[in-house]
Amino acid sequence: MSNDTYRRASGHGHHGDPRRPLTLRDVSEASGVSEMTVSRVLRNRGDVSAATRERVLAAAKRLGYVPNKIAGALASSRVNLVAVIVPSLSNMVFPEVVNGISHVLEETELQPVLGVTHYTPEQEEKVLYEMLSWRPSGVIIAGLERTDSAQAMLRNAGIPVVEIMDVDGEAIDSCVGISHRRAGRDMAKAIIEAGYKRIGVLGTKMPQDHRARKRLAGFEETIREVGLEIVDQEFYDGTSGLGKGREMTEAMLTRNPDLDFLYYSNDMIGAGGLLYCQEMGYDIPGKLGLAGFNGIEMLDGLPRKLATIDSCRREIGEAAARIIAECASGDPTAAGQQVVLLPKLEPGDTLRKH
Amino acid sequence: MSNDTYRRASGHGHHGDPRRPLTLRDVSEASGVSEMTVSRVLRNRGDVSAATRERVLAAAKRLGYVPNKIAGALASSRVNLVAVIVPSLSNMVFPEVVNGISHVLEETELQPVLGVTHYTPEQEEKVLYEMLSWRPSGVIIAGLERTDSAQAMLRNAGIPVVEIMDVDGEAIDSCVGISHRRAGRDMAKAIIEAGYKRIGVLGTKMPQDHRARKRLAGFEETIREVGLEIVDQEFYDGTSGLGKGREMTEAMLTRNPDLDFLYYSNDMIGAGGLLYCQEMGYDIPGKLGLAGFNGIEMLDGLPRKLATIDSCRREIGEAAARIIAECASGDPTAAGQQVVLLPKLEPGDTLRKH
DNA sequence: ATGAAAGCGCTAACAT
DNA sequence: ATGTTAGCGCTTTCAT
Repeated sequence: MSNDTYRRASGHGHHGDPRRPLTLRDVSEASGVSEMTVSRVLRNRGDVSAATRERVLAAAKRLGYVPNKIAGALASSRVNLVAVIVPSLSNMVFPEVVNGISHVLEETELQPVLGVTHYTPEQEEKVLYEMLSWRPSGVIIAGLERTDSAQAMLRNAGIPVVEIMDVDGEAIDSCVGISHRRAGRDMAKAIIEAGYKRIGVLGTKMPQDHRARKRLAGFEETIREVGLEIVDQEFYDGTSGLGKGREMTEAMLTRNPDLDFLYYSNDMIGAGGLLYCQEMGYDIPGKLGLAGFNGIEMLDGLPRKLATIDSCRREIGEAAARIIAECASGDPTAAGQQVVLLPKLEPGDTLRKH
Repeated sequence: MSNDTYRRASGHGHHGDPRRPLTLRDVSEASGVSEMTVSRVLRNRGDVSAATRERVLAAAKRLGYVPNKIAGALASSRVNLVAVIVPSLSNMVFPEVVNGISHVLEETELQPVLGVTHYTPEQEEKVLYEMLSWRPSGVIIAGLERTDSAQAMLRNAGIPVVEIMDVDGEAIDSCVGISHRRAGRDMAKAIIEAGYKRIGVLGTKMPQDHRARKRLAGFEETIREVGLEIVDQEFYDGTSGLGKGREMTEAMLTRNPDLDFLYYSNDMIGAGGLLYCQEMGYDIPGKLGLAGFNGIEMLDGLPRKLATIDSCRREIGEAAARIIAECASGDPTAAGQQVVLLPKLEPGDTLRKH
């Protein structure tokens, strides 16, 4: 802890008396009704007379009773939790997915529980194990690539699994996402059609970011088909920020002053590159084109709108949550869906019309 | 769902055979050892011979056994979950707090569980109730303002509670954060010292964003002390983005062309404003100064560095998690701490030196 | 070093 | 409409 810190003396030293948490029995005694009836009232199950219901609710409220879901879940073997496993919260993409999920699940009894893997298979395996041990009603997990062990856990869990973001590969159960390979191809096509020829690529170094890798593969494949190739590449570690985009762009344009297009692996570094190029007086999109990926709404408002492809983050979250919710509500046709979203390319102002 | 979508036929229709999940008993039978011993092996508790341990581990692995924490938690009344309750994931601030928390808890047995309140007291109450019903080992919750009922729940939960982000008010138990009132005052002082006189304020409309409100209160109070006042204000709904910052800035500068300082409630809209002002050819920071709040690292790389105050998000998360971890490890002195972080003002390039 | 028995707090299933 | 009984799958405690 920095020395820019001080601690006030402890206020009163205790937090809540060390008395045991209240149980159904306490409410039962306080209301003069059997535990079973109390349980029914609290869950709105079965027939309970209005009078009893009132008494029970009053007692529960007065005591400040909070049910113990652990006991409830064990007894009923029903857990209203949905495990949501994502690689990171540090960029804009996964929070939006999570928002989509929350939004849909809020209409149901289900509750999302978040796990973060930091893009490492080991951490993913650990988080998955941890979450499955709480016997959730479903799993929503980013990506299709994982360790055999993680794969086995998901298969054996006996619950609906939705793999999200990516559809280029084999899903265990359900799958919702876009084809990143195709996103790469689409952007390449647009760039080629616009007549750009000397293309540089700027992206993440993370070997575990399979979606970025697939986009790049699709991109490269497509420009090769027309006899072009990637003139230069630049990769980075760490979090994407405007500064990173600037630095990388400067480095690349210094090495290769004759590039006429820069393809970024995400909008954030693309935005940094755009700001840099504008300051340096590049003619955009005339002499130099730029494109990113994701369609980050927050960045609408740059001097020029960056060409990008929307990654449909919120929709993916919503569709995935809907599948889990359908499965949980007993719909047998809900499992095993493969939902492929087709994202739109947004040319913005950094990709010239041909 | 949009029609930009298609569904592939279901792959195989089932997800994991409908066989019941494995129990300790299964491992016990498979390894020829009592359930009790299996339990001991799996938890590394008590003395077990190396030979038995091997056999048990082998059997557990072969079967793909995943322990049932629900049963375990009920039996032991120990739950390794920490409830983390934040208003939103849509801006950059809370994800960073969550990262700080995760980072610290990863060194322990504890696991964060996230709840989102969308800045509404009702949702906060609901999420809190839901999470407390899982009997977590602690609660980390943003802000100091909440309904009486939520307050009561926290007091009665009998677990450590850390209220984060804000220290201007009474904490229930522990508290980690910065004084937003003071952040407002500090920025006001800097602006005054730099000689700016005609100040406009741009911020969020959310009445539930108590921290923004407190910053503004501190700010206004301070400029009044020197006989100045806020010349104009502009508020917005919805998510902060560059575009919002631009629009608001344009509106305000059109209404009040003679403003010489714009104080934004966060860096994102501040960045949008900065981009707008630069395009319009304002002399920054000479004739017009700008400042935001948060110290969002991702935005380093703007044409000019925006003046801001770091909100110590990651540090807050880390300190809060440390308190919970200490309490959980039985340290009786850990509870009731009040940790006040003192954030630094970063003048950047949008606040002139006097 | 290993096992047997008794519950954790609730709910399903069956009374009444 | 309400009560009774028997577990849910583990861990605690006490034997051996």
